[in-house]
Order: sequence, then C-alpha cells, then structure tokens
Amino acid sequence: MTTRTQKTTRDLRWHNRADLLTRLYLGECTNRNDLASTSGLSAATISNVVSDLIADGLVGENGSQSSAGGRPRSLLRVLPDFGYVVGVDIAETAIRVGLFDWTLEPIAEEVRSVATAQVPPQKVADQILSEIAAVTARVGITPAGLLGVGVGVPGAGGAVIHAPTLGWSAVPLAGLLRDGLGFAPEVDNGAMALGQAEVWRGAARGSERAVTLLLGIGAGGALSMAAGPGGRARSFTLEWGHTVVDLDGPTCRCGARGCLETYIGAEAILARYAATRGSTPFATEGVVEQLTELVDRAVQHREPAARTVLDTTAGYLGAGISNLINLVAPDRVIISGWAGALLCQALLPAIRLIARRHALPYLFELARIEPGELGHTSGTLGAATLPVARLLADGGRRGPG
Amino acid sequence: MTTRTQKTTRDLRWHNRADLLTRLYLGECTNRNDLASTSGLSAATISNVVSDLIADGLVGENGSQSSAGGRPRSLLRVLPDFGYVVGVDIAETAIRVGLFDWTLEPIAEEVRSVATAQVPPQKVADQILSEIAAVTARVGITPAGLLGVGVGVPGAGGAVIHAPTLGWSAVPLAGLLRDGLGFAPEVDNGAMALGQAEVWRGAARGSERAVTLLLGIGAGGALSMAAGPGGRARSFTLEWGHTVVDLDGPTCRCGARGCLETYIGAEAILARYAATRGSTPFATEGVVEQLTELVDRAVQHREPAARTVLDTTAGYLGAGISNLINLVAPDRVIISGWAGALLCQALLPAIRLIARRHALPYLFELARIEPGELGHTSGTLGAATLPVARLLADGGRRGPG
DNA sequence: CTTCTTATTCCAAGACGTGATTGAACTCTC
DNA sequence: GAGAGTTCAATCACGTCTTGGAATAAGAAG
Repeated sequence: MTTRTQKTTRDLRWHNRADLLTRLYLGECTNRNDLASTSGLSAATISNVVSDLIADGLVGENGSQSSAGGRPRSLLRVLPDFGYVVGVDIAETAIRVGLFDWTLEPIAEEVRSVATAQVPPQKVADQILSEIAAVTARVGITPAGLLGVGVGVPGAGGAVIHAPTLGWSAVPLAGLLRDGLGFAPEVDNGAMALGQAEVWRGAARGSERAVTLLLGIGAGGALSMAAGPGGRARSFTLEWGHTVVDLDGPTCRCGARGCLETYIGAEAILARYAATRGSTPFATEGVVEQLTELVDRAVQHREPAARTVLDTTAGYLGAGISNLINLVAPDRVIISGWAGALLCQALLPAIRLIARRHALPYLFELARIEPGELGHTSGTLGAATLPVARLLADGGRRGPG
Repeated sequence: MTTRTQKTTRDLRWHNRADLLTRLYLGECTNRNDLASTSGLSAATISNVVSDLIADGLVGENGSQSSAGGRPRSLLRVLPDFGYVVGVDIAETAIRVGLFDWTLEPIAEEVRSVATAQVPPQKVADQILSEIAAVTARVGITPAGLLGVGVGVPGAGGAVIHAPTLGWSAVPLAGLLRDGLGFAPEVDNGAMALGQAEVWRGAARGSERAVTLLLGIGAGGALSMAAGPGGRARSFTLEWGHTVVDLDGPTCRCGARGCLETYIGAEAILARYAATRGSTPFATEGVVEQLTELVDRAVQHREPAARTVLDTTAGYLGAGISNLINLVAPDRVIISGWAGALLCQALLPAIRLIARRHALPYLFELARIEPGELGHTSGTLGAATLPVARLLADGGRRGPG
C-alpha cells in the first residue's frame, strides 16, 4: 500500500487516455461522440486525447458515418499494425505459440507436442523461446520488436509458478524467459487469460462477472470481473478442479482426496467408463481421441454404458458449477477447453438442469451457462490478452516490460 | 460502464483526499510525513488536503511527536465527534442496532429478540426503525443527523434482498427503511460487512484478501480484497453454506441437497449429536445454549459421543475451508459468528489440520486460519462499517444518501 | 448559394500537484 | 544561554489538466 495510482494532473491524462483507448479497443465506441457520452469527458478532452492516440499510431480515422443532417462523425478504429503480441499456451500435451497483431487477429502459429508434465521447466522455457523466435521470424521481426509476450500456465501466475498439473512448484518461469527475450513476459493462469479473451471476444462479452472453466485432463477456472465504477477490471484464478467433492473420494494427483478433478477430469471419465460393465475398448489412443469416441458412442450410438458415465459426469459438473455460482455469483459461466467443448456438445442441457437444482435460485437466474466460443486457438489467444491488457491499462505506452 | 471515476482535476483532489483520509482512519499514518511518503504525494499537497480535512472537522491535530532534532511532527487524528453511524444486524434470533461514532467506538446498543425468519419484512423494517429511533434518542440526535445507516443481512445485498435463511426473496428492505429514515441505508450481506470490520479492526488487519466465515444456524461467508495498485477495495459475498458437499446429502432449507450448511450449521450439528448413540439430552433450550453445552461436554468432560460429532464437524469445516482456499486464494480465513467462536474453541487445530490435508500446499501456506476477534458486537460493528466505507470513499462528504 | 445542423477544434478560465522557498519549532553544541 | 543545525509545515510561481463556450469544418436541405 505504498504507491498509488493517479496523483498528478499528468496521470489524469494517462488515465483518461487508457479509458478511451480501451473503449475503442473493445469496440464499445467508434467515434468521438460515443466516447464523450459514455466516458463522461467533454468533447474538447476527447479531441485532445484522440489526436494524441492518432499521433502515436494507436488509432486511425476510418471513413465517416453520416449523422442526422450535419457534419458526419469520423469513425475511429484501433490500428492493427501498431504492433504484435505473442501468446504462449502451456497445455497438457503441447506448447502452442501464437503471434497476433495487437487487435488479436491471428498472424501465425507454432505448435509442438510435448508432454509438458514430463519436461523440466528449463526445457519448457527453451522450447517456448525457440517457438517464439520461429513465429516472429515469419513476419520478419525479432522478439524485441514485440509489444509483449503472455504465457498461460495451468496453475498460479506471477513471478513464481505453482502448477500441480505439471508438477511445478515455485518455478521462476518469467525469469527463465526474460533471459532469452530481453524483457519479462506476463505469466499467468491460462484459465484467467482465457476468461479475459472470452470477455473481450467470446461468449462472455458484456459480462460483469464471468467464470471461465477450462476442462481437459485437469479442470481449471477463473473469475473475470469487469471494471465497475471506481475500480479496475480484476480477475483471479479458481482452483476449481481441486475442490473437494467427497471427503473419502479417490486420491488426486495433488495429493488430496475427492477432488472434483478426479470425477470430471478427462482421464477420470475414461477410467470410469473402462470400469463400467458394458464398456468396450476404444479404437483409438490418447485421451482426446478416446473422450471424443466416448461422447460419440453416447450421442450417436446411444450406448447405455457411455450414456451412464456421461450422465454421472454431468452430475458432478453441474454440482461443481452450482457451487461456483453460489460462491461468486457470476452472470456467465463459460465452459471451455477441449474436454469442455466435447462435454458441452453432449451434456449442456443436463449440466444446466443439475446446476439449477443445486444453486440458489436467485443466483442461478443471474448466471448463463454457455460453451466457450473461441475454439482451438483459445489458449494462445487468451495468453495474448495478457500483454494487451497491460498495454491498454497503460494507455498504449509502447515497449515490453 | 457509462460513468467513470476521475475526470476533472477536482475529482483528483477528492480522490487524494479520500486516500489520505482513509490512511488516517485506518491508522496507517499518523502525521503529515507518513502521509507524504506512503501516498507518494508531495508535502505541499498533503498540507493543502490536510488543512481541508481539519477545516471540515474530520481530522484534528493531537499533540506532537519529536523527531530527530528538528521541529516535531504534529500528530493527526481522526476526530470521533465528526458524527455517528448506526449498524443494524439482522441475526437469526434477534435484531441488534448499534450506535457508533464514526471511528466505530460503540456508544449505545438496542437488542430485541425476534425470530426474524417468522416475521414479515415490513415488520422487521418497523422494528429496525423503532430501535434506531431509540438508540439515537439516547445521544439526543435524530436519525437525520446520522452520517449513515448500515444493515447486515444474511443474504445478498443491494436494493433487493434475497435471504434463504429468512425466507426472503426480492425484499426491498432499503426502500422500506428509506421511507422511515428519510435517506437510504446501505444494506449488504452481514458476512461481507463483518469481513470489512475484521480487516479494519480485527483478525484480518493487514490482509490483502481475507475470507470471513459467519457460522451460526446458517453458514455465510465473504471475501474482502484490499485496494491493490489501480483498484479500489472490493468485497463480495460467498454463499458458502449452500455449497454442495454430497450430491445425495440431506435436503437443505434452500431446497437443494447436501449443502454444507446441513453438515456444519448449528442445528445440523445438534441433530447429528441427538442421533448418536451415547448422546444425552441437553439441560438447556435453544441452539446457542445447546451447542455451548455440546462443546463443553466434548472439551471439559471428554464425552466420546460429543467428541465424535465435533470431529466430524471439523472434517466438513476443514474441507469446506480448503475449498475456499483453493478457490479464492485468501491470505486469511476468519472464523466468526457465535457458532464459529464455539467451534474454534474446540476445533481450531483439527480444522487447520484437515484444511491443510485438502488444500493445495502453496495456497494453504498463504492462508492463516484464525478465529474472529470482534466478539458479540461484531454484527452491528460490521454493519456500521458500510456507511463509514462509503464516507471514506467519498473523502468525508457529509450527509447520508 | 444560403441556411441549418452536427461534429470537431480552439481558447481562456479555473483547479490541481509540484518543487523551491520561506517560516516555524525544536535540539544540540559551544 | 545563544547560535547553528535540523526537521516540519505553509506559501508561491509554474506547468498541466479539463471544461464550457465560441469558432470553425463539413455536409444536408431548401
């Protein structure tokens, strides 16, 4: 509590600049008039700040929009070529690196399959650095020319990473990467980053308070709170998968017993199916393929054993979601991740039903449960929002770090 | 997202004023030098703002503190007689109204026993108004002379109250009270209000992110987040008691099955004891007395049946707490409420042990589990923080509403 | 071409925080 | 006990900011 925001009149300008830039970036406003009315600033100030933004190459004028019989409004637009950002997704089975322009349009991608849990952190860092080098080389820039790099990890973010999924405990990933990049990347929880992406571009647009769930082998989550009056947007990680569902349940890889992850994690679902009478062996290898097949058997072929396993899964998912609804009162619950997409396909109505049964009615009414909308690039896209968010908060001050 | 904070230079002044006032109020700073160094503002500004605060009667100079061989610092102190606030606690068995000066020193209290769940909201409101009238009369003021009124309810706050405990659904309590008071009170969740009180004055002092649990017949909770760089303090309610612990558990009064409240609520504990072999009838009537007796039997008389029931309770409490730790990563977990106090007395080490077993280690390390420190006035005290918090955020602009 | 309407920019005024300077209050040393 | 040194507090000139209103730009309607 030593330093604070907003002291001098100059900071005021940066504050307003960040505000206006964010509105333009998110598409809430497209002209100076909108900016004036929604921000509460005077037209004069809008004019000043916008011309600064234009001078700095962040924003451009792009045609005009005729108004009721007067001078037309000139349309303002965030300029994509202001710079590039990189999003790194440390997933369970691969490291994905995506290059985006700062409006989050995808430019290039590198994917390398790695069982990340079995590789030492230094190796992971090296892998990431080489992918970043590859992906930036394609547009002829160096990492130093990036606006920033964001890394999404399946665990707690910050200077030191804890990720039970990867067996990481206090790994200084940001430090390892800084040495190779020349500046510090923003490392944070992948579900949190994804949540921001869903709020900006996906199923949580317009949400004040969204929970994003990331289902795969593990089950992560995050809460994204919009900037209310008098406060910045904030988000934080929910280690939802390691919530206890049954005091005497099976032992989780985190060491505790009865974690939700041991019921709704992809491997847990498959194990439950394998242990069921009436199950038949899969034709494929790999969790992703097998879960796909399981869902297929339940949905297409109406196989009772598969159906039962999925119904049980829906029960746990629904209850787990209702707990989140009761705890954080979200207005949106986004189910994402590869397993999330598969399960939604088969179980969304069932999940909603069960969640309704367990959540407090007035809280359930607030919460819309929806599948994620960002598809298979969601991981890198989410990670890429991290440096962009910082850039916006800074009003577009260039340069990483 | 239409209006925003901080536009003009005048707002800047109010912002700084609120900042400095808050620091003085919370005792973080006691002189102009402290203010300058911790706030980052220049001595000149401190001087200006402080003289405004003094002129408005919020702050006074109170002696001096010698410094290393120079002019002594004059000590600054928030003046209690700036005004009064009222805190109203709508508890399970009573309505308590406390009158405090704005530094939260208790002045007077009114308690009326009411089974609040069995009284229509309008009656509750009338009851509150008459108690407020009584308590203010004792210092010779009228409600209109108050700085504000805060009301803590066992449910969701805002203009419309949902409180399963009371059977309230969409009750416009603030509106009902406004008609009698002449201004709108601040109605919010009691656990949330209590959390703020624990952060300001109790076991959560210095916490960045505290979870406060309110245990009684029901089990409420709240998360209080300190003002980080770039954001105001925020808190929200956690309907922790209605978190599902067992999909097939007993039916809760909220309608769902297996809520935590049906395991750790005071009545549930007593019921579990009554159903145990080896239990003997209580000598007393009433939940509070009976739970006291139960704890006494377990601790003083080492009665096995009582011990077993409490151990089971500790298991659920510990698991429920570990879930909160995993979800919101608090640095403090405060166990409060009358039942909380009793249970802590008997079970704190057991609860800690079980929570450690289920929480992720790096998150458990962050979280200190402590009993609440505010005693039996905590409910009204918590409620009283609501108007004070608003007052501080406004930099001390007088007048309710 | 003129007038009307709406968008944007220009300008003077008012407010704020800052750094430097001045004044105030106390301690220490000679 | 007087003067030097030190630390705290208030004042002032300066640069920056937002604002409201006036002025200008740009198209529509007549």
